[in-house]
Amino acid sequence: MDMDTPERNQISATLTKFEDSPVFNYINSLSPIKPVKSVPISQTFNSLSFSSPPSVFTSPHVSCLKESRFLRRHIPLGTSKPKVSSEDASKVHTTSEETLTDSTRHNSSELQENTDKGISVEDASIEHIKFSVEPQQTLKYSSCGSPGYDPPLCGDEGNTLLELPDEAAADETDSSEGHLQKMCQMEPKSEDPECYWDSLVPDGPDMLIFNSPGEAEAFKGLMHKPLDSSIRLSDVMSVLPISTIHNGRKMYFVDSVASGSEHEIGDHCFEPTTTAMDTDQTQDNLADVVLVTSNSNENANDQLVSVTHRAIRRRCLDFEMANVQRKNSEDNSNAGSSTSNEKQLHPAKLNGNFQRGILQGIGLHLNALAALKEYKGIQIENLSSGTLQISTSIEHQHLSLVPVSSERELDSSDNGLQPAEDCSQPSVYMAGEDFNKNSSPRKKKRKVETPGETEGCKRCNCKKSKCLKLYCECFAAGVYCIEPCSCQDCFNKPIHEDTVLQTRKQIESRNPLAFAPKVIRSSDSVPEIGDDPNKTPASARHKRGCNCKKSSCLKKYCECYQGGVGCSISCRCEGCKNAFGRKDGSAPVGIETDSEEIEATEKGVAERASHKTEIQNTEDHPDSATVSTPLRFSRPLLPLPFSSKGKAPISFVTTISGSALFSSQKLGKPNSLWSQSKHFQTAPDEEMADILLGDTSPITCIKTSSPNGKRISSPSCDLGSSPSRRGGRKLILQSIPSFPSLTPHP
DNA sequence: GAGTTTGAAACT
DNA sequence: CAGTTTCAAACTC
Repeated sequence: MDMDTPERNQISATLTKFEDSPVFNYINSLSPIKPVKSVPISQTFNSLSFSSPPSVFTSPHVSCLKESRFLRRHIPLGTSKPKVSSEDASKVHTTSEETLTDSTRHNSSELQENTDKGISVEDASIEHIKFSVEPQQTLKYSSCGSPGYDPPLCGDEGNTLLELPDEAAADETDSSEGHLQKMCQMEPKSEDPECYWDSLVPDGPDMLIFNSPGEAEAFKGLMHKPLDSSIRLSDVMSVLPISTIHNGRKMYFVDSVASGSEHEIGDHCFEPTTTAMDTDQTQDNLADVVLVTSNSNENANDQLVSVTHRAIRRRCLDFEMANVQRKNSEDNSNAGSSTSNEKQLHPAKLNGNFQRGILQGIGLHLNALAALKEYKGIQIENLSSGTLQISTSIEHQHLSLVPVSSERELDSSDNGLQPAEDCSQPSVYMAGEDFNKNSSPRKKKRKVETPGETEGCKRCNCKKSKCLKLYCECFAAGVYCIEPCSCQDCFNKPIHEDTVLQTRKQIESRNPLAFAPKVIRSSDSVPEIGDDPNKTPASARHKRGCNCKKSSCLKKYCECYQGGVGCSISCRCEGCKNAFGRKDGSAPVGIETDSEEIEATEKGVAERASHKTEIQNTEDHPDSATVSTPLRFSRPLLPLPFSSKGKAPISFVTTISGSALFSSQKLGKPNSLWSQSKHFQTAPDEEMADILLGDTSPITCIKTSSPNGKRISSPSCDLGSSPSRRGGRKLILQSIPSFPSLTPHP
């Protein structure tokens, strides 16, 4: 996919300029932040979003420039503050995870895969740091995401990252969380990323740059020191860059950390790393880096490499290892690989597994989402509303997630797609099960959890459609049928991937939005519950409207009702009594005066109301577990928490969808199986467009989700980019996730 | 669990 | 585009 976005290019260009500029060093420090700031959205970020913005900035392609920046930075920094201890490394990994995740998100998908798969570190001694992205991210997000914080600040990942080092220097003892919070707080203080950098740079650069071997050693010593996560991060950041230089591969870590724009750096670095599989490549990468970083000194680079190389490298390795370990822990098979050289690991695992995962297919997008959730953790779920932040965060996580996918690939043998329908969170996880199976313990946990949760999930019962038509909920949701399904002659299985894809293409050719969510829901929708429970948010409507004749739109036969949305003008229903909103605009049931209606709906009203509240809560309150579940994405129709299946009402979170897309991209271009994003963007459904446009209510989700147009533009978030437009973004996001386009195979 | 109802999806 | 058929979920008993 095209990760590159115009924004990126701009950023890269700016970066290059900076490099050239006399203020070169200064710029270097600033540059990372700048990209972030450049993104207007960053400010808009609510508590949660920060990670995404950076990712946006960091485009894989851009990475080259960024790398150069980093190198320069590091070089000038010369002073090394070896703070990170081995223990710290682990901690760092947590903090680093965030950075990594961000950096990885974009291009790093491969890297992540590698890491996830358990890329072996060159240094056998390398400590394995677990990538527990979730916790850290959650911390960051939570802290930043907290309402109290200025969204903008939080939004700037780069800033946060930068800040971290400073604080770390200030308080090593402080807990990582504390640092995060502090950072969040601090960010608000200094709006200018540059300022942060300035403050940070000194520490970071010092830390990072090890001009002399002695410094490197010193660094090692630091490594041993117990540092706070925050500190560690900073250290790591600094370290990583160096290591990357040496290894070539590790560059990305540094970049991501150092530069606010994780993506750019990350991309670059990652590519090398992934490609780095071969030593030659790595060297080339290194050379490139050197060139980029500082025209002046390859030697300097070499020195840095040689000096810092050891310590730094370990850090980098640690990160990778951490990922690897995770995988390994889960999958013993990988253990060997972990020890093996990176080269070996990358190529084989990445290519084989990754592709494989992609191939697996349809379910991938779902799985990816699930994985994202897992990584991002609860936050995402909480975010449910689908604010950009979340989405972005998800994307960022995506990188991390990618590994998950890879994991899945590793394990994968099975898989199937789980019914997207299940939209309920559990279902989401289930979707991720494939990934999860192989994935880290967390994933497993969730998976384990999901089953019970997912039970509510739908399982198709197709008998004649072979699960290759939209009649099949699983198929419609873009997921493979799984055991729970009672379908007969099912072709919606990984084994028949080709058939599934072809069929999907066919259907998509007929109706590009066939796999798009049927219900478009905007988080901004008017507060149904609080303000007027009876009203359904105008923003949330069924894509095409229902055509109910006998159900009065009071039963799940009605897709509008099923989706927890009111009927709209587009509906051709008769005798509409939709509790969520009538076609004619009359007040929902509660308002209804008609005794009959009341009677009929009476039963469901209470539930509906509760459902609505739930829905709103989910949307409005990210915290709600139900909020953003992959399932939702997958499933066009949002299952309301209705009695029958107990499906949670589906509120599509743009973020999710975006994430899904993103994940799919990362997972593999290959995976284009679901190249929905293109479809949506290129051929948005008229109805959808209308709906979106129609939404008067501002889409909070979108806003939040896409703090910055840039972000959106970010490669990972191509979808998101469009989102900048109110209507467009929501649609895009939602649509994307829900229906992975089969077309993919580009 | 079987049978009925319902409306979307698919087909003509 | 409209009408009909097919289909599987939703619902009822």
